[in-house]
Amino acid sequence: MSSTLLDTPTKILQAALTLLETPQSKLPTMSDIARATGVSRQAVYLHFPSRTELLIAATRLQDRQNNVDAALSASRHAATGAERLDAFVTAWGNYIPKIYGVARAIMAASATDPEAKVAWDTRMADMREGCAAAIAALAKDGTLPQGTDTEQATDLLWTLLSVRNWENLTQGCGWDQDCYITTIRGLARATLAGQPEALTQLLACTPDAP
Amino acid sequence: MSSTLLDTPTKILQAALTLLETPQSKLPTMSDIARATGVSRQAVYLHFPSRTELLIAATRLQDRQNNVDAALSASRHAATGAERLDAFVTAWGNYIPKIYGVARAIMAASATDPEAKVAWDTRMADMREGCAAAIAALAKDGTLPQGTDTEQATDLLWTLLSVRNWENLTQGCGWDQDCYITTIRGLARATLAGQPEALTQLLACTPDAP
DNA sequence: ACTCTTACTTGACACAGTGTCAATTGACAT
DNA sequence: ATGTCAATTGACACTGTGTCAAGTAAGAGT
Repeated sequence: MSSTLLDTPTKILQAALTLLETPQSKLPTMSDIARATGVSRQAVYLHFPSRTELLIAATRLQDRQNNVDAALSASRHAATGAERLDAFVTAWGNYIPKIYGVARAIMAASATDPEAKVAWDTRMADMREGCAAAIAALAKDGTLPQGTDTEQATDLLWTLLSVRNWENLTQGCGWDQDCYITTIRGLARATLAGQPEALTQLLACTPDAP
Repeated sequence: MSSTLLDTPTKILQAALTLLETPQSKLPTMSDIARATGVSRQAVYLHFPSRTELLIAATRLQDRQNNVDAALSASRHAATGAERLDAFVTAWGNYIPKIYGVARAIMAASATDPEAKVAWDTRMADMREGCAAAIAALAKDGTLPQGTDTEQATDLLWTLLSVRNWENLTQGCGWDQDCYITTIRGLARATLAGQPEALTQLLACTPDAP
């Protein structure tokens, strides 16, 4: 849609997002992004001091476009802890595919660039707050299993919901997105919301059903 | 120990392993490895065609030194499926910290180097066989939850036991190794071996206890 | 002693990718 | 007409990988 209406920084970010979201592709270089935007490589540096800062700006734009906060805050209005857990797992689990392209690039950059690592860790720390809130709600209801430490429960939920686990199951094992959601939600319910009955039929997805 | 007894390739791999196992360190370059070995950079290329091949050779040496097969095959002699699951989770979970340094480097290389990705995927596929065997034993005992698909159960166990989850919990959240083992084992037992009672006290580690 | 081989060294180079710098162009505003 | 701002071009430094060629040093075989 009429790209002339956008200022150059936004055009650059938009082009970067498009490249990043292309599946299976190599991670784009600054030259790639410049070419895709239709500007010179130096023009990119004119607006973003480094590749990492560009990636970070891209995630911010993406979050704005996807209205993350709205999606994730829906879980805040749940009546019970269990419902809140369900809502949070569903919301976040369905948000991952939207950010995966950029997440992949930032995770890769994190291995060598400390600045990227900080950005990614911060993002994940934000997500962890949602986990902590869900666990707190469960604790208030008294539905956490006997003797559960809320910090550890938060760590576990947070780990369960990691982008790498989503990647492993959907990209690596070929799981259907719905199957992923159902399974992780059931797993969380069973282990953290004291609903062991959630285990039945937990691993019986039939993604190719008509 | 008298490094003159070792041939150069082994000295190089040994030096690489030492660098890789140094915590928190930057990923070593070919120059770093050469310097640590006490040879020229070109000497390294004389024995290993690429950084990735060197890393792969390093894992092979490490596996030999740690006697992986012996450690992991212990679970084969378990009487019940549940015991086998327990043994496998424990063995693999305790093996991860030993390989983490090298794993970290190979995972990082996988992001850009297809050859490294193949090597890592193969390694993980090997581990998956252990998961599949444990799940098969549970299926034979009939202790898997109702309607569980064994493929999916294997995927889940495999994901649960991923190096990234270990990294997240022990390196990211600061979990004690024993706490990690206990928790993941309990989680696996509860969700895959039909032992929901394993959830009680699951998240109640006290790593700093006297 | 002589040469042959092998392992290793030195130093140069190509290549990709990031990030910087300087000089120039073009458009638009005043 | 001038100044300003965005963007362009082209050069360069730096890091890291991987290649190439010529030289050296030591041990083995005859």
